[in-house]
Amino acid sequence: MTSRQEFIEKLRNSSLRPTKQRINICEVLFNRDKTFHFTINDLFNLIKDKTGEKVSLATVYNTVHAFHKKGYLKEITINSNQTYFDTNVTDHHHFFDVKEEKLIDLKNEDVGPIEIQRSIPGKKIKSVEVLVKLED
Amino acid sequence: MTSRQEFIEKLRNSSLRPTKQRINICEVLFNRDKTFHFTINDLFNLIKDKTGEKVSLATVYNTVHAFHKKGYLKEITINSNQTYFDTNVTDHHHFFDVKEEKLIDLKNEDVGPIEIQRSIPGKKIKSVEVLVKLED
DNA sequence: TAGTTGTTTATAATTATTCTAAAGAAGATT
DNA sequence: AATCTTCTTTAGAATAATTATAAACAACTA
Ligand SMILES: [Mn+2]
Ligand SMILES: [Mn+2]
Ligand SMILES: [Zn+2]
Ligand SMILES: [Zn+2]
Repeated sequence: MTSRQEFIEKLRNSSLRPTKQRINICEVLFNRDKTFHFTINDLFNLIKDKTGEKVSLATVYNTVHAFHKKGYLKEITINSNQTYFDTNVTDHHHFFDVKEEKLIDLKNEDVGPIEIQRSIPGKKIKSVEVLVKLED
Repeated sequence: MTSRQEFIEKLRNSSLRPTKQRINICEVLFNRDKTFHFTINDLFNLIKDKTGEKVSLATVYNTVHAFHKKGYLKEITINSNQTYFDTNVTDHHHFFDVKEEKLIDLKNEDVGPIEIQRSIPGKKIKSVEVLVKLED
């Protein structure tokens, strides 16, 4: 159970005022035990369902992007027409169930260390991500 | 140097009639030494530049999708608003230069074998892809 | 409380992609 | 080669995710 105070802190850290709408967004995003993988549309609908209050799509986009920028959300690379986000901001990899269009966390120890044996002059590695696509 | 006959064969294999437009598309796609990573828009512009003839965007989309379906092109997972394709259809990984928005092939031996130590009941692995993002 | 600054929202704009349907080209049949 | 059928091309419309706009509104500050 995450407290309202923590939401307000996260919002303040992201240079956002703690409004009713944003607290509702936080309620859906952060008040959970397990990692939450979602699209903006998922989130938009869940806010209505879980809090009974509607938040405009623009506010959902804006707030998610602010949290992403601050590092409270991770953006996931998927071959799809939609952008996914993840409340698990640690470095980790994913399964992607192509049929269900669902992401599943893969712990780093489930993949093992990945050594990139090649470098590009003038560039440094920002991230190394593995995506494992699943089929039936 | 790839011959016109090979283009026609690829088209026929993809259940496409060898039209002037499609041959032009093949010219840009397959008449090259090195791997070609592109977006539909890249390709659309290159056709005009290289052949002097314009092909409609719809035809570019349709032809690329037919080649992708047939396995003559690979679709690349990138966190971006655009879909990338690759003339290298073998299993391989990528660098993505975030600033330049360019893909670079990573040979499998540059990454090493990846063992996924976890399975999901009822699902099997379709692909394992590594994306290494580069920054300056 | 009043003033300032930041926020929400409906709606419009943008952009990549797909769809549509009419005109044209390719392949088959004579 | 002329004709017929089927597939293709194309401009433009439709769709869908995302971003921008700007007026009404709420949070914060003095
Ligand atoms: Mn973002
Ligand atoms: Mn495709
Ligand atoms: Zn995750
Ligand atoms: Zn490649």
